Amino acid sequence: MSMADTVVAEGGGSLHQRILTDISEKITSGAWAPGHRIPFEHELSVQYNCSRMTVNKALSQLAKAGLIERRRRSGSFVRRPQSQAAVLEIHDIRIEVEALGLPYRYERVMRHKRRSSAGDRASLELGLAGPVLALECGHFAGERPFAHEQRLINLTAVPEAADEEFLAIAPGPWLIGRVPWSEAEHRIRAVAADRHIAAALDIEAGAPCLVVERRTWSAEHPVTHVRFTYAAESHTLVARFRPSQG
Amino acid sequence: MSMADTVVAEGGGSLHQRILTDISEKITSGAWAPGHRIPFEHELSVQYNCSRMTVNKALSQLAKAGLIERRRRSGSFVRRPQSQAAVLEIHDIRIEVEALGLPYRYERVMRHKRRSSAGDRASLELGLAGPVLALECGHFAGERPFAHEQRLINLTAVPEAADEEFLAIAPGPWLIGRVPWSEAEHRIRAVAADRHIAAALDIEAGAPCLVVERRTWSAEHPVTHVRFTYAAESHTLVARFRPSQG
DNA sequence: CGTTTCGATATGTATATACATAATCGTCAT
DNA sequence: ATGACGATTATGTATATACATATCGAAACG
Repeated sequence: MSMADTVVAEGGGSLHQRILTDISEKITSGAWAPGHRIPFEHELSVQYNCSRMTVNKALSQLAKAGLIERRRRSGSFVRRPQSQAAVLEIHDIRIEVEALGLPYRYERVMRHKRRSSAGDRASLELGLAGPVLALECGHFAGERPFAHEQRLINLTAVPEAADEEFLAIAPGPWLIGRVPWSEAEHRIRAVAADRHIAAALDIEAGAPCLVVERRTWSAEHPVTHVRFTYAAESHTLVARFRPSQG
Repeated sequence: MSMADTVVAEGGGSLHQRILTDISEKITSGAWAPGHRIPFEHELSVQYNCSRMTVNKALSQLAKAGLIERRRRSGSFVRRPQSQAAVLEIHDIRIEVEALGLPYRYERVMRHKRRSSAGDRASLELGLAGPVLALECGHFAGERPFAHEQRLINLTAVPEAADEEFLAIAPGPWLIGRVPWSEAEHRIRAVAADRHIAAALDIEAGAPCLVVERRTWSAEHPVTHVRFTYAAESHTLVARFRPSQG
């Protein structure tokens, strides 16, 4: 069985998809090392018995995914794995808790509407003064505190939030779907619990905690800033990733 | 000026790119809410004065990026923001340190070649027994310890590592480029420093630390398991992201 | 009234073609 | 040698076309 025969053997999806996964595998398996010149579009179109356009579409996608680099007149080359970018999935806390098989409970601890202080504006990266809603909430797994939430909502961007008490629904799920976000930033770090957090999470002051802060923008306007604090034992963030997907 | 005129007004890149960013913006800005039916390929091809193929290429990409959902006969619809996936960039420690304007220093603390213990096999998710290389290294920013590295390398997957002392080069940079990885997993959590880590990082035992663990596979074979421990003050992980990029 | 069939429609995939653009190579004149 | 220049080549982008496929809706039928 010749090389060409192997390649053109029957496969599941579309041709375009097959070319994509074939080459993707060659690269991630190491068969084609970084720097290796992959066959020209013309050669591949002969190998796969299809038109150059089909090959082009597949290679363009691989280039966009960052697996290969294309140079006019020279050909396409396997890129060396450059920035290690991981896809970090941050789920809804309710779903996290329920995935552990524990009953989830939500509790609003504090709700305060006020004109933004200088600190608020720094948190939200807000230019002008304006009303904000400050919230503090507890998330429980069974009897135990799971996470403590401290949130600021920019009422200029989300005026409807002023009328919501957040007694029955947590601000996270409330905001999702209501406010289209265009950008977000996470900061993840370890801190020692201060007395306030220690009391909320029922741990000792000074105990290590994982803090996840998220700022969200919608079309250039800051929407919300939230800080989740987890007791060290209760939580691990997991990020699984591949250099690219076919 | 008619709608069509506005849309076809001169723009930077290719038409295909313009269609992509136009629609992407409409969605992320909220102008087209989740569930909204975007114009048919045919309508867009008239609006942008181009062929259906060009529109199709753009829409296919948006669908692949997860911004829209396409249904035969019915049209294409804006998807609601589903999983919050953040791109977490994990840089080389040297680069992180130098970005702070501090001199970087690397030090190998321990190097030990051995048959894998049960614990090693658990760390690497290794099925069979085989030789591993255990390393411990310090990364310094100026005079201060910045991160402590504890690493296992699967010598079955990377036999060349057995001959490397890792005195001058850190295992991370050494492995990158030499071993094509196909998959990796990060675990991020907060811990209290034990005495060993406390001594290495020059902090007090029990002080909070950020731990980033990474496991890497290459074509189904475990390659390495590494644990970086940072003193809480010294490090924050940042992940910035958008729902999708044009 | 319910079911089946069939046509219309929108997307999915692939083709041949055309011209633009960038980079490299060889040739020729200096 | 060296530099200018044009030919060649591979990719980049767009077009018109064709047929496949899924699905909605309406008409035909038992």
